[in-house]
Amino acid sequence: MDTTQRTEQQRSADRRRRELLEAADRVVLRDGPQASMNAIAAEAGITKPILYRHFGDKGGLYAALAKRHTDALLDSLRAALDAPADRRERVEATLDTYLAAIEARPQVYRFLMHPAEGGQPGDPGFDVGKHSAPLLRRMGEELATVIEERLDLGPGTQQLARVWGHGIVGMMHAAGDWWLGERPCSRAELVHSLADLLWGRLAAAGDRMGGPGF
Amino acid sequence: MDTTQRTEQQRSADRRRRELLEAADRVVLRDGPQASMNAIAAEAGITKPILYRHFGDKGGLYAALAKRHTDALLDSLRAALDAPADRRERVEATLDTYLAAIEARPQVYRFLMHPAEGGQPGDPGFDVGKHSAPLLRRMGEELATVIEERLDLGPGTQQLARVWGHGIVGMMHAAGDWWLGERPCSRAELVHSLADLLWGRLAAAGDRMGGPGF
DNA sequence: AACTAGGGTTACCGCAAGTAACAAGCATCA
DNA sequence: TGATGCTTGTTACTTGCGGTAACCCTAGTT
Repeated sequence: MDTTQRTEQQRSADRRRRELLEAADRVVLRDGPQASMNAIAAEAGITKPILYRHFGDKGGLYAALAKRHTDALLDSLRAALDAPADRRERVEATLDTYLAAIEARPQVYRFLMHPAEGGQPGDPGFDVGKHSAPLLRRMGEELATVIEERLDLGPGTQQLARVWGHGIVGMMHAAGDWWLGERPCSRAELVHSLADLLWGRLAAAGDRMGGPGF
Repeated sequence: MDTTQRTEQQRSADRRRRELLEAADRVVLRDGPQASMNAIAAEAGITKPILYRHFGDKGGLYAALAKRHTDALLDSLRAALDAPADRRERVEATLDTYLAAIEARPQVYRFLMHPAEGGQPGDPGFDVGKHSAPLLRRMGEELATVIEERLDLGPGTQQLARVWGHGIVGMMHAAGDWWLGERPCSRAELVHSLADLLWGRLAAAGDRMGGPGF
């Protein structure tokens, strides 16, 4: 049981794991989230049990796959969030980064957002919360910490920052999802409209004639 | 082929359909979205093929089920949106109505939001967009029309209203989902925080010391 | 040569979706 | 009266996927 040897094996396993993930990636990109384990195994040039040895179950594989993409996306979002510019410009850059990402690889996006269930047929109880897309949660928390770090919101900053983090991410996500489906306007227009919303233009807008305003 | 007779049969079929939906509802409420067709049929006191005769496939049943709840929720949201009060109060009432609904029946909420896929293994192509939760889309469109009707946003109102509709709904949804999982604060606090966000407090907030503001 | 470790495969189980094919109850029509 | 059809229901099957058990084979160690 030599240490270097053990490390060597570890490395080999890790490399294999990465290869498998890349194969899985190709299949998911082609077939969507409902890609079967058989298909993924075939793409990787092997058979099912190996996948199960590496990832435990389908959820494990999908989680690993999701983590890769999520990490990548979060990195680029962080970059946009940290750019040297004023607040509005940064917000717009962040929105644009996100939208560009989902625009570039819709299949990946769909896979990340709709991992399709997470409860076993055997498990009777299942708790609401863990689900939804983990990506959304992570982005929300990430944004929350950024807001909390950089904004002065008086007492209750922490709570407020978290609510806003998740809220803004949700806004971005839903608008992006809709936009991706209908393409009613350019990306830049969408970004601008959303930033306007965050900048309070909703509250500032005037009523239309007839009846009390919204 | 008498008309009245045909109507009679139609009515009978509709009643049966409603009964089946109610049974399905109970099962989904108990077992979550991964409830099996067998279980639903058993709950209704019948067997699978009848369900398939009425709803085509599982997707059909789920769509019918989702429509019921979605309609109900949309009705209460419309009521909140139409209440006689000023804009901020209405927004808060609407947020609160939504949150109260998901708080009261988390299982239903989860079912509506994560219908679990929509693509057949046979269909090779599948387009991003149709998916996501139809509920989100419907709420977004609904809110968009309300905004467009009541707010004067100058040229481009229509586009802006739709973006905002979907964006606000997404904000509400993501924040609600997170809140439901962690319960970090009271419903009222959440509502207030979200309304503050929409009222531009993000843009108005001061920077914290050190580095440029968010 | 004998033994063990990993990477690999075949062949299977269980279970859920979906589909014939068949069996009443009950009206209508010759 | 009986034959005809339509709706309602059933049993029994097929297919396909997630997941697993049992076995195989090659390489390196002693």
